[in-house]
Amino acid sequence: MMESTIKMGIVEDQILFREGIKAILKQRDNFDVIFESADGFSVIDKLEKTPLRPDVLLVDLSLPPQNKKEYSGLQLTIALAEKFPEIKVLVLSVHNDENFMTELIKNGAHGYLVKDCDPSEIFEAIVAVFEKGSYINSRTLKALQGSMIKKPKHGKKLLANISPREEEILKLTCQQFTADEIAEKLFISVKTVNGHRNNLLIKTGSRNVTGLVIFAIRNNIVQL
Amino acid sequence: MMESTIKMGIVEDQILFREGIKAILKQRDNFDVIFESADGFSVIDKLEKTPLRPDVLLVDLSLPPQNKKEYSGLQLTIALAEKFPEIKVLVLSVHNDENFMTELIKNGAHGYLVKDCDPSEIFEAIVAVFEKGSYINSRTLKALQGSMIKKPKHGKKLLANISPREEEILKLTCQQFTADEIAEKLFISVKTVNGHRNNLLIKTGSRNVTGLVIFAIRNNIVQL
DNA sequence: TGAAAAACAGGTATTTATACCTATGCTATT
DNA sequence: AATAGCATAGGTATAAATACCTGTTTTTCA
Repeated sequence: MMESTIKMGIVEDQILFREGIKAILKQRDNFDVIFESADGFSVIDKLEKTPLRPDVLLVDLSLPPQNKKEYSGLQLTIALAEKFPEIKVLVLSVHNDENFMTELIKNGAHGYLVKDCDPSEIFEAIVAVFEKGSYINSRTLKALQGSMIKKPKHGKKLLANISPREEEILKLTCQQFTADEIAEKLFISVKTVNGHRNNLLIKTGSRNVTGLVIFAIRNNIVQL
Repeated sequence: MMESTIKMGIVEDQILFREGIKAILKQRDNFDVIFESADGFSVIDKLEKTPLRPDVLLVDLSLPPQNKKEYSGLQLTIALAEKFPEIKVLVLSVHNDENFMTELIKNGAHGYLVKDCDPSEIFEAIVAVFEKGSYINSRTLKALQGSMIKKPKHGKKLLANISPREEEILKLTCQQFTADEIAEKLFISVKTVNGHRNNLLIKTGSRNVTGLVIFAIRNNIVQL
């Protein structure tokens, strides 16, 4: 198996971890880090401006979802799959959450790794993604299988633990009601509605209602 | 990466192919064929009676489904996953059918290979399945992703005469960009963006962006 | 060639949404 | 008994979206 040099990109907001990864990759001479970024939005911009694009992009999933001005790792994955399908996306995450994995794979990620994996697995995963187009380990496969099997018809209950009340408000939001109107409908304060909305934004990693609507549709909380 | 000897099993009704596989595996001394069978039912029987079980079981998917007294490859996979979950099932098939793959993976197969793959890939797949618990190549992953993503059926655009520019702005809006950001991206004024948005609201009969997003999804202007 | 539509830009004003706080009563779990 | 999550409600800000206006320029097309 020949291993030509793989052009790497790293998307990671924590500079320490980013430099750490770079250092690790530099130990082997068949990895060349030619691209790096600290946040999701600049990734797309930078990629559009450069002719030299990475073969494999390591993306930190934990790109801050609490900061709504940023892409979440999932959103970035979606954007990358659409705009730069030739770039292989390998997601790094601290989450061991089934739903995160499956959402990512569904939306175009080529591989998934938890951050506490064996270092050698990173090399392995990068090479696999580069040469074969994908890397799925058994843990991820199990998640995929699980998510596919429990999909009987109308059953939802996937992704992010939305509380019943939050779901209720999400539904009404998707019906184009304003916070005021929702408050009136539910006999609660506008403040409370806004509180729930803010929680929803954080939980779903959205920047605004647009993201909430898409989330709701993806998760069958509202029908099309 | 250490490679201890892997105990192999082969389930294949065509004796010629079975012997062929055995011969290939014998070329490498880290594969030890300790189990073989020509049909599905006897596999379960034999496995129940022996204490020496294979680590990896190569299963030919084309096990005859016309004979109702036989397991099909799929049924066998299901039975194996239930009774012997510790045995890794690597499916070999002539079919390149998405649905076959996904059904198998859903039901517990640890890997999928088409028979005309490169011989070296068989070794690779066996080792991967044994050591990491799974083997999915890019072709299979694509099938999995394809089967999981709910795709809209109607390809044509109906409803409302949205201008190209409006559609552009609608797309970006759905990607959670604010009017400011869209203006910056398109090198136009925020006023213009808002003008387009207002036109969109009127044309689509929406009250706010929520309605725009739903319209965009319904009309395939954006993908889910 | 003349009318219509599209893209563009600007204004003023109000309404909504979002960010970031605190805080309390309730319930389930450990 | 302490912890955690939820639903509730409040405050103070700013950012963004929406509602109506006015225009100019270019393109498209009947």
